[in-house]
Amino acid sequence: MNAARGRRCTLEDVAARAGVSRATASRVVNGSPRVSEAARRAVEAAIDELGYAPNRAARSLAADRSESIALVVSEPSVRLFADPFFAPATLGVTGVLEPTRYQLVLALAHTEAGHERLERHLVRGGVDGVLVMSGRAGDPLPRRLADAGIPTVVAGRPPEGVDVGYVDADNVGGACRAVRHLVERGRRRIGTVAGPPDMVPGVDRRTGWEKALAAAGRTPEPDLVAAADFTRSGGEAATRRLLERHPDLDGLFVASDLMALGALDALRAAGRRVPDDVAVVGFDDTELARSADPPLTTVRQPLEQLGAVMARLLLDQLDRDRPPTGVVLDTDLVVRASA
Amino acid sequence: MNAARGRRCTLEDVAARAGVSRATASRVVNGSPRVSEAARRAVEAAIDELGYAPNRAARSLAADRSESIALVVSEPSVRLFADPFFAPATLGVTGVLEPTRYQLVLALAHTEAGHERLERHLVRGGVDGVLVMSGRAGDPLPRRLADAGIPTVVAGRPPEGVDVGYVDADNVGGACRAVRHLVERGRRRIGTVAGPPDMVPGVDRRTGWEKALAAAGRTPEPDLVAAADFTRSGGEAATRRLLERHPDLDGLFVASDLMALGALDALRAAGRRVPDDVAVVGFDDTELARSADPPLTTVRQPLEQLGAVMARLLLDQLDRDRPPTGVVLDTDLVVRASA
DNA sequence: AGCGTCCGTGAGAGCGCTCTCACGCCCGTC
DNA sequence: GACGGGCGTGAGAGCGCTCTCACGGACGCT
Repeated sequence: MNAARGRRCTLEDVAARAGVSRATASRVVNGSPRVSEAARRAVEAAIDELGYAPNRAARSLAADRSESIALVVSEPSVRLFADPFFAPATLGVTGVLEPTRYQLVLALAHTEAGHERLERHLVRGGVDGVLVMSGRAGDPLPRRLADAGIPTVVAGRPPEGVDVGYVDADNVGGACRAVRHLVERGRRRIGTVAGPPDMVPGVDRRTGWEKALAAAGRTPEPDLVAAADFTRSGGEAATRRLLERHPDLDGLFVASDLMALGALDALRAAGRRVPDDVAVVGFDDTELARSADPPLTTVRQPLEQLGAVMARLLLDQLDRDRPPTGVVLDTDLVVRASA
Repeated sequence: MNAARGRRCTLEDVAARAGVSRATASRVVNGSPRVSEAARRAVEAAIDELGYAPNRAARSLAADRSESIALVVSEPSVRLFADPFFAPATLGVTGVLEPTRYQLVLALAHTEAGHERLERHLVRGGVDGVLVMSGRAGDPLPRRLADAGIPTVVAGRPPEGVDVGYVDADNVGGACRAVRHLVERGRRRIGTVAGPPDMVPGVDRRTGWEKALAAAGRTPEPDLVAAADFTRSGGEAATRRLLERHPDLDGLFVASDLMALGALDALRAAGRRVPDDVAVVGFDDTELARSADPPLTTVRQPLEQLGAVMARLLLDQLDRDRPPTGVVLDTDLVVRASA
């Protein structure tokens, strides 16, 4: 197989052609400052002529670093990978990583066994750094990575007391803004379709709902909350429950666009007009929101930027050994017809 | 950094503990049949006790293979990565790869420079195999990879005469089926919003439209075709043009759901009812189709399966050195309200 | 009994690179 | 003019693994 690709040229070849030692050639390749101008030029010329590119494996082995970064999507989020969340965030990540020497290894753990193997691989130094996308609140991975001393950045808030970098969208603030919008629109009875209680963004958005109501001098009654699982049918069922408990519901904050679509289904089925009878605000601002009927007022989170910032924070840890830090990104309210 | 992670145990350690040589330990790890039962058991026990996992870099270097597979999304599709196409397909790929020793390296080329660097890396043997997702008809990458002898599987049809594996959805058949549906619904004047002429799926879907019309004894007139760029606004504009040219249009096949959404916009703006005045069929069956108004009749392609089959075909080349082959997956017509 | 064969095993040579050391060389300094 | 101190350089020792090769013992054959 190797023969078919022709003999690959090595640092040794480059060095020979440039008339220097392998060590010097290596220095040039790695941008060391302790090389004379002449040597540098000679080596660079040789590299060009030979079409040299370093052998990743050899480099990793010698330097004890893999030059790769894992993008981990842990269970049970894998099924949600098709979620409009991941693609833009991944785009942000790859955009930042492209000009660096790091390659991105996609690690979606589909099975329990796979998850274990993955964790072992990560902790044993299979990668230089890890980006974790996982909505699960109790995910032990960030802590394990932190304990193993592996630079890590998570999307969302990390578990309390775990020293990893993180980038979060301002879920609380965004939800708060959404609910304030409903209040300002004169809505009196504002419920929320929340996410599962074990997923951080879901919890945060619910918290935002509570804060906004409290700020408006109202009581966020627990039975104005119906939890669902971030699916469309889940959103529909939750909305139905809410409607039963509170026939006078006139405002609804739904923790995701997809669930909001379900809410619209339920509302339509119940004969309520949107936004006249019930005003609805979603979260995410996916393409779905624009095409919904009526088009959904929703909270936009800057997903691509989120991915990009994650990558940048990780690079800070990796290449400049900065300590892990956290960043919270602003969200925007996008007002359309539903509220 | 390494110290913080503790000393990693090596094959040597395992061998010592098991009381065998490194060579034998290696044989066990790699499942060679030429090992005695006793030795195998001893080594396996040692591996467990020590928590050994092989060092990827060392293995790659020694064996001259990287144990990694690249998932390449080449320009100009990167922007479309957020497209509902990629996530499910990627899921299919990772699902198949998870239990293997291969890791998936995500290579999205954002820039021209990045694209070049990537190609160099791939061709120089940075990966064992490549999965190419690129709708671009003229993409030179598959041919270059084939020439370099690197096992490759592309999504969609490869360029003529390039010997790589491929997995395609039956775009022609699906489109044909969609248009036949319109014919069966009694539509007389059936136009199509096609994709860009340089993207294979777009071309194939147009071909399907032509075939279906021809089969129904009609002439697929070129001015019943309006090309767009797979965006919503593009679909809207194309539909508007079609409507101008053919006010009597009563059937419309749109080459993607997202464009179909734009078509619905244009139709609504022109005061046409769907499906009464104009029946519309989309392609892809994304979540968008379900939530459209009216819900879109559309052609479903098995995206996750597509990814899975791609991965499987590549593994066939890699591990069983089978020659590259192609597979075409069936598509389904999903009938909803729009046609 | 003698021979060949096979099979499990170990020794050891790399794979291509990084990085530590030590060695000259050319300064500046006293 | 002798000396210390950079600074650019090269030699060489690994990094952890795979894989070839050669070896000894167990067996089957004549």
